[in-house]
Amino acid sequence: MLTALAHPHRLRIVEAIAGGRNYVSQLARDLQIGRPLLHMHLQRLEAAGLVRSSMEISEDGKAMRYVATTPFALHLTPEVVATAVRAGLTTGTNTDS
Amino acid sequence: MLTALAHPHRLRIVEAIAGGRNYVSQLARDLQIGRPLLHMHLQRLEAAGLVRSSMEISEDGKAMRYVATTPFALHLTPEVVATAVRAGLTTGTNTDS
DNA sequence: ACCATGTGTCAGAACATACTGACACATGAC
DNA sequence: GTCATGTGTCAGTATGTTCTGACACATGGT
Repeated sequence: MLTALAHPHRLRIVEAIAGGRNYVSQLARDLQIGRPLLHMHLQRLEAAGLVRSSMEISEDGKAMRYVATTPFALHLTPEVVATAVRAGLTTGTNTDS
Repeated sequence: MLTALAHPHRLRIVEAIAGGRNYVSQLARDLQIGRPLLHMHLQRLEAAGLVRSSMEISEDGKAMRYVATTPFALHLTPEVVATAVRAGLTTGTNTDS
């Protein structure tokens, strides 16, 4: 989950949709990155539970995937890290709601 | 700074010294990893300001590097990420206290 | 002198991740 | 039909990170 945010592009993605949702192709244009690349980063973010996406049919019939941030909040301190490690939360298991 | 914590070994290192400082060779034994490897991870953590280290001369004359955590605290939310990105804090500049 | 302990550093292999350029499919407008 | 828009996925390459196995140096004890 920390690895999900450990990349400039992914941070910029969060920044880009923090103010409101957007759809993939437009987002790719805004961020000046290729769509396949954005697609991959979105997968990582979504797998970590940091963003959510939903397919919708626009007025002109196009299928569009809208992406938005989830209201995540993480208080990061040495003690929190220690507890998380001891609880085995770093081994991939994702406890999403 | 997030990239510094984005690795299992580094999280385990923080966990291992959260309860109290320790010196490098002992830490390497505790964590079951090679000393050069630990050395590199410590460099990354220290560069990010998450741990601090100091050289000391032990009673029997050996030079020993003790490493301890710094009391870092980071409230991680979408808005914080957005602000950090807009402020350009993801481009390497470290704003330590 | 030799061994066990501590320190640091380097080069190259091994691994993981990120990135690019195709490709395929669908829809509405011209 | 062709074009512009949207979607997704795949294979291969580039890049970056992680890891290992030497090496060098110092100190105290046997």
